[in-house]
Amino acid sequence: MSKLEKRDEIVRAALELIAEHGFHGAPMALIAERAGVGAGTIYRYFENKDVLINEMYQELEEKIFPVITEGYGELKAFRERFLHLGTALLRYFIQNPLDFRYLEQFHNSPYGVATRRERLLGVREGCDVYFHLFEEGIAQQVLKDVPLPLLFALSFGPLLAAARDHILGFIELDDALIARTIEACWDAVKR
Amino acid sequence: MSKLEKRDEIVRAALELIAEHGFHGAPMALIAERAGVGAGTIYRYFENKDVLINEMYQELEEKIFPVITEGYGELKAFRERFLHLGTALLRYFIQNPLDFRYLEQFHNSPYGVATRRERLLGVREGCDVYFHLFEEGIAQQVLKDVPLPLLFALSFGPLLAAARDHILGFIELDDALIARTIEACWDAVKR
Amino acid sequence: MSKLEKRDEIVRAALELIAEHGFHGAPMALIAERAGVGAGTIYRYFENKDVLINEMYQELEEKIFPVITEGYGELKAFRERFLHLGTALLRYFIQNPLDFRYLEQFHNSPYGVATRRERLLGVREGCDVYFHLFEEGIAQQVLKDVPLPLLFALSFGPLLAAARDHILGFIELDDALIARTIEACWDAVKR
Amino acid sequence: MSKLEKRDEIVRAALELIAEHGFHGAPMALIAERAGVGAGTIYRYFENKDVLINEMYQELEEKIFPVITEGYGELKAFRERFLHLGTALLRYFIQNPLDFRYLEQFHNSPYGVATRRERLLGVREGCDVYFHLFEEGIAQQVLKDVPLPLLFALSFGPLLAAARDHILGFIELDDALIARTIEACWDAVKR
DNA sequence: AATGAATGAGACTTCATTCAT
DNA sequence: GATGAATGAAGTCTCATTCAT
Repeated sequence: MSKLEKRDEIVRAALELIAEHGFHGAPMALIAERAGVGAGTIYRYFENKDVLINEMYQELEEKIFPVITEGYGELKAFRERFLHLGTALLRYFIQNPLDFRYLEQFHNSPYGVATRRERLLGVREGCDVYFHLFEEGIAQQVLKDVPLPLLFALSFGPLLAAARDHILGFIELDDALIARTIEACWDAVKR
Repeated sequence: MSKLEKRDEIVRAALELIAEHGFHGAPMALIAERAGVGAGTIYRYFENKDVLINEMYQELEEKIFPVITEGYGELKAFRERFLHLGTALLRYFIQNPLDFRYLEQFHNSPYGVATRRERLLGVREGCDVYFHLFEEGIAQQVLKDVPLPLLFALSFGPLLAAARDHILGFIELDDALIARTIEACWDAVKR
Repeated sequence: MSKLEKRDEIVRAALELIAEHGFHGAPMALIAERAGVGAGTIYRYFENKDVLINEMYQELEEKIFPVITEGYGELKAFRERFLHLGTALLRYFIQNPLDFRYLEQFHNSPYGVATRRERLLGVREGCDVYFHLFEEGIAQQVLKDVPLPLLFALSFGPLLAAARDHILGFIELDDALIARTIEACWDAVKR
Repeated sequence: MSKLEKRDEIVRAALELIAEHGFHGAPMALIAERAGVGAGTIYRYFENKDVLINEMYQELEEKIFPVITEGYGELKAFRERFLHLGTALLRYFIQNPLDFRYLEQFHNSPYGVATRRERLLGVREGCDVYFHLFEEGIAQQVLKDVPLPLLFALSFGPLLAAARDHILGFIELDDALIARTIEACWDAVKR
């Protein structure tokens, strides 16, 4: 196993365990075992558990951003752009349930609190895109005239709830339902 | 302190600690201290920590239900009933931030997983009310024709996200904004 | 075992292990085992290992002071008082070799550094007695006119070295030799 | 870097770290880093950490001996010879505080115990010189008639204590004070 | 010969739970 | 019934040492 592969294995094992059992259910020894490395090895790649958890979060953000913004720049109409981002994000979560569960664990934990104070929604770069989009929407009087954070809540709230329900098996979101979900989000924020 | 008071003190102390610091930051010894009882005493009222946590959840549900359904029965129009429930729930969370934080901690933890499998949204009896309301809405073709769980996601998702942002201090939800928030939820689910 | 006895057993076990094998050779688990208590029990009496080590030091100081100052107040002549303190201290170390070894371990470790900055010699209250004695000696021109700390070095240096050699078995300090040792210390500091 | 230089760098790095932070604060990885070699490389020069520590001690002894005996052979008078050795040794410690700190760390640790059993004072070859000097002194009835080890304690005890206090900054030993210190040592041992 | 990544034993500490008082 | 001191399993992290490159 190469150095890079080892790091990846650690992150993969940690992602799995944390996504499935929470931070509590992911002791370093178990992460090491699942990654196929010694317990001490993790500390060659991450200073401590907190750093591991936070770096994993950063990496997820950086991984998600390009995926949801692919093809975004070419779109003109406001509504289309909104739908594009929402659809891409929901699709990403559905296709990467572990990533989604991890993000939820992170947000709902002391780890995520500091991060959350700075960034409203947890997908930072994507957040910036949304930020600009929403400001434009308010200016153009396309979106409801409410505080920006509320717009975030109105669009991400249902999206994340839907993703969660799909991943937990309560609903089966196919392409059609994904589209309808995002349209509902649009209904919630549009003027 | 009577037996009942003692139990209440334990629950109150646990709620405070868990809401503010998560399950991690609420060791039994600290709960006992804050409740003004001995550590062993907790185990006379709750078999173990898991039971305490789950019973607290049950109690919260039972506490919330009558609050949000007060005056509900007299309403006729579908939209009004939807708005009533949403407004009451959001108001409750804003006025009882500890309860809200606790529910969030619970949902986002292994404790909440099992519970969640059975009940879709975390407010069980309220859930039943919503359940009937939504089924009626679908039948009357007032609501979007999507799976029931998705309707839940579309209405509770934004509501909970808004409550969270208010409690964390990102927005200040006054009566006007509360109304607009719930109306946005309505926009999301209405046909 | 009563609460006080338990604390004493912990201190006794720690003293033994640290005196014989240094801080390194005294893991908390071993201290607990030798004290006949559970590993976690130590933490009910001492916040952590550092606190244990420092409190033990404090206690030793407080234990030694009354012993070496017993009968001290009645003495008049300067030389007699010096000899009294020195003899009593050396006797104490010889009779309590574990205490002596512990003090040496403590002084020669990061633990002792901070303490040492404040107090020159490690026997604080005894130190005060010595402090006054030495200042008087300088004022009366009985002692060599050198900086106070050097006087301490000249009297405690040989005393501690002799105690160490006795405890390690290199010499056998009987009453006669103890007397001659302390007289030699006197020769070193007297004008 | 040649083989010899590499070894020297390792010893130098270890000396620095151990003198300043004790054996605790000198992990092999850090020694290697400061020496500019790989961690594994140390083990090509020293079987393990214990061996490194003990060999360093040997080397220090061998380094100190010629320094303190320089010009010693030409002296005739007993007192002069005693003062010469003491002054040279104290000077050496003051000019090489790392060496001094290392020796103290070594003596006050399990590492030093075994060594100490064999040699009385820690400066082996110098020890021999002292050994002969002291035996001569006893025979000539110039020194106090006490066991040899006690003579060592009486002369090295204050010397080392003074050196320590100087290095820790409690006193400032200039040439005059060095002379007076050694004379005080002489007072302690002379008949 | 040199490296330094990997290892895992072992250190300190926390905390849910028990049980003698 | 209530207590809270005691417990020890389990968690995080360090570091001397090895070994494939």
